[in-house]
Amino acid sequence: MESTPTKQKAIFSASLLLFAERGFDATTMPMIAENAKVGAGTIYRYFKNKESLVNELFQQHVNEFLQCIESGLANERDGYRDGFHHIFEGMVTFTKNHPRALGFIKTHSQGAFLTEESRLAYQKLVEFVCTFFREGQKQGVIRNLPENALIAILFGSFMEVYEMIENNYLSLTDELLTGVEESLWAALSRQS
Amino acid sequence: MESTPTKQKAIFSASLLLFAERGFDATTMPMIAENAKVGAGTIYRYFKNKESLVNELFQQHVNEFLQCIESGLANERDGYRDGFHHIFEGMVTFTKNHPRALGFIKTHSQGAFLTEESRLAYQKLVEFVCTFFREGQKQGVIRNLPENALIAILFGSFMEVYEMIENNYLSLTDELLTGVEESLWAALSRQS
Amino acid sequence: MESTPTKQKAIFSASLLLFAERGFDATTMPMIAENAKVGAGTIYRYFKNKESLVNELFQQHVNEFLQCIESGLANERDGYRDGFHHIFEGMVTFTKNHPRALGFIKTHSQGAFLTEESRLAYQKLVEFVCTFFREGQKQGVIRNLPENALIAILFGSFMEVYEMIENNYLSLTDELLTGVEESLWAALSRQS
Amino acid sequence: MESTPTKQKAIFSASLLLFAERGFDATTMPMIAENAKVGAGTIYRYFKNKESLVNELFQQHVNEFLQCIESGLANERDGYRDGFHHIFEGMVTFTKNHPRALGFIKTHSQGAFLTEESRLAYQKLVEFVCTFFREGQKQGVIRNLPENALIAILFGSFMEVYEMIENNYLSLTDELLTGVEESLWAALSRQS
DNA sequence: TATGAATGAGTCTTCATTCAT
DNA sequence: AATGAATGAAGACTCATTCAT
Repeated sequence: MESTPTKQKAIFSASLLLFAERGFDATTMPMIAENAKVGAGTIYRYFKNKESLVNELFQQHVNEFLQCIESGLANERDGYRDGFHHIFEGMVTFTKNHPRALGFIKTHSQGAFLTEESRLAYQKLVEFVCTFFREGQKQGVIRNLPENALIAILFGSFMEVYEMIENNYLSLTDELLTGVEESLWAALSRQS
Repeated sequence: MESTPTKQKAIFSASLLLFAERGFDATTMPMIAENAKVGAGTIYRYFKNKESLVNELFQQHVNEFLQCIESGLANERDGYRDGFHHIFEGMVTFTKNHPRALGFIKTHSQGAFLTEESRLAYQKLVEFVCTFFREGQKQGVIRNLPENALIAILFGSFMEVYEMIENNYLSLTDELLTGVEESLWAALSRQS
Repeated sequence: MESTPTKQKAIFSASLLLFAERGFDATTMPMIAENAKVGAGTIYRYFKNKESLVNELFQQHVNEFLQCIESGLANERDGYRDGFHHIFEGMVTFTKNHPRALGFIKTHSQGAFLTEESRLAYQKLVEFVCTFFREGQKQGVIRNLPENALIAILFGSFMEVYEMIENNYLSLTDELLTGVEESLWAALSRQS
Repeated sequence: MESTPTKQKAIFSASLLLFAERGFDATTMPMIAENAKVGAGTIYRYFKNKESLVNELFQQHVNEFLQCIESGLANERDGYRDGFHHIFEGMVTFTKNHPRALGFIKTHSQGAFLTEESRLAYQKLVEFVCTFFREGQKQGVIRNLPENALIAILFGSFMEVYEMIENNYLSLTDELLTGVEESLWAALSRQS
C-alpha cells in the first residue's frame, strides 16, 4: 500500500543524515547501505548512482522547503510583517519535520555534483523569497539592500542557528524562535 | 632570510583556493601540487599529510581572522556601537586580505578531519565575539538571545554575504558594506 | 506433452543469440531473462547457473553439428569427393537451421568456463572429421598434412566465412557455397 | 635510453598473453598487474583505462601485422605466386615475433570495446589483402570468389592453424608451413 | 511454477603517500 | 631539497545468484 518502497525511504533518510553530517564526498555508499540496513547493491535499484541520489535528495527537500514557505503565505492577506511571520514559521515547520535537511541543503547547495535541475530548484526557492522582499521594498518596509544580500542575511542566519540547534549548541524553544524572528525582522526591515 | 619557504607558501595558497572552491575531499594532492607548481612529493616535505595541511591552513586563517577582529577592538574605548563597527571592519579587512579564506573557513569548520586544536582555534574566535556580546548584553544594548544565537546570526549572515560576493552574485561596494553592517547591528542590538 | 518446456527453449535461444553477439562474459543473466521474456530467477529453475547454461548450449549445438555432418555421410558410399560434399552440405544445413550457432561455437570453444564434457563433445566432432581425413589420406586423395592442420583449415575457413555472412559482409548464395566448397576441397585434396 | 618505459612494456606483454588466453572480459586489471609484476595503479599511469589498453594493444599488433605483410611484398616484382609467398612469409614472421598476438587479434577483432580507430586499422589490413586478391583476379590466377570470402579463407585458416600451434595441438615445422602455404594457395588460386 | 527485489562478492578505478633518483 | 613514478588500499558500481511471495 506504500507508494514509495520502504527500502528507498530508508536509503533516503540514511543519506540525508550522512550527507548532512559528513558531506557528499566523505560519505561512502557502503556507509549509506549500512545505515539504511540495506545491501550496497540495493541502493542502485532505486538510484542510478551516488550523484542521482544526492540530486533527488536535494531537490525533494528544497521543493518541500519552498512548499512550507509558500503555504504559510498563500492563505492570507494581512500586513507584510505577518507575511514575514508566516515565512519564518514555514521555515521552522520544515526544520521540525525534516531534521538535518536544512543543514544538508546549506552545505550542498554549491556542490559541483548538482544537476541543472537541482540548481533551478534552489533558484526557485531563492526567487520566491526575493519576490517577497521586492514587494516589501516597494512598500518601503524592507531595507534598500540588494535582494541577494537580504537572502544571504535571512538564510545565512537561519541555517546557522539551526545548525547550532542540531549540534546541541542551542536548545530549541519558542522563546528562541521568537527572539530570532524578531532579530531577523530587524535585520531586514527598515527601521521606523 | 625568509622564514617561510617560498614553496610552502605556494602550497598554502593553492590549497586555500582549491579547498574553498571544491572542498577538502574533492581536492586531490596532485591538484594542489600542480596549482602550486610543485612536485607531488614536495608537499610532504612541508606537511605531514593532507589532514595536516587543512588543519594548518584552517588554524592559520582562523587565527588571523581573530587577530583582525581583536586588533580593531584593542586600541580604543569608544562606545559599544563603535566597538561593533571595529569588529565588522576587522571582518571586512580579513576578507579583503585573504580572498576565499572566509569561504574556506565556513565550509570546513564542521569537517571531520579537523583536529582538536583546530576546533579550539575556531572556538576561541567564537569565544571572543561571545565575550563582546555578553558585555553588550550587560550594558543593555545587545538583544537577550543566547550568545550562540547571536554568533550564528552575525557569522551566518556575514559568511553568506561574502560567499555571494566571491561568487559574483553580489558586488562589493562600500554602500553594501555599510548597509549590511547596519542590518546586522539592527539584528543584534536591542531596539531603542 | 512437450518434453522441453517452452520457457527453457526461450532461454536457450535468447542465450545463443546474446552469447554469439556479445560473448559469454559480456552477456548478463538479466539480459538473457529480458530477451527470453522470463524472470531472472526462472533461468535458475532450468539451469544450475550461468556456466551450466553455456555448457548445455554448447554441447547441444556441437552435437547437433556433428549429427548434421554424420547424417550426410552415413547413408551413402559413393566416392570420397562426394563424401566431402555431404560433410560440407551438413555444415551448411546446420548453419541454416541454427543461425548464429556456429559463431557461438567458434567464439566459445576455447572458453575457460567449458567443462570437460563440453570439451569432449567438441573433440568428438573434430575426431569425426579427422577420421574422414585419415581415410582420405589412406586413399591418397587428401594432402599429407597433420590432421589438425586439415581441421584448422576446414573449420577456420568455414567459420570465418559464416561469420562474414551473419555480419552481412557476404551474402549467402548457392554460388558462394559452391565456390567455397571447391576452394576448400582444393585446399584439402591432393592436387592431381 | 629506452624510449618506451620498461613497466609499460611489461604491462603490454602481460595483457597480450592474458587477453589472448582468456579474452578481454575475463581478464581483470589485477591479473594484468600481477603478471606484469606491477601495482594495479601503475597500469593507469600508462593507459587511461582497460579499454584504452586493449585498443592500443590491438592497433599496435594489427599495424605490425600489416607491416610484416607489406614489407615482404614491397621490394620485389616477381610473379604473383611469389607475391603470395611473401605475404604468407610475412604472416609467419609476425606470428614468430609476436607469439599469441594473432590469437589476440582474431578473438578481439569483433569486440564491442574497439574504437573506430581500431576498427579502421583492422580494415586497412583487410583492405591490403583485398587489393592483392583483386589484382590476382584481374590476372586470372585467383578464384572468382568475393574478396571477403577469400580473406575469410586465408585468415580463418591461418589463424586457426596458429592457434593450434600455440596450444600445442600442432608443432611448428618448416614442412608444416610449406604444406599449409600450398594448401592455401590451392584454396585461393584458380586451378589450371 | 514463476518472479524480481535484495544481496554482497568482485570489478574497475582513483588518489594519498612513499621512495629511489 | 625536490621530484614524480610506483603503489595498494578503498570507493563506486555491476551482476550472478538467492529466496520470499
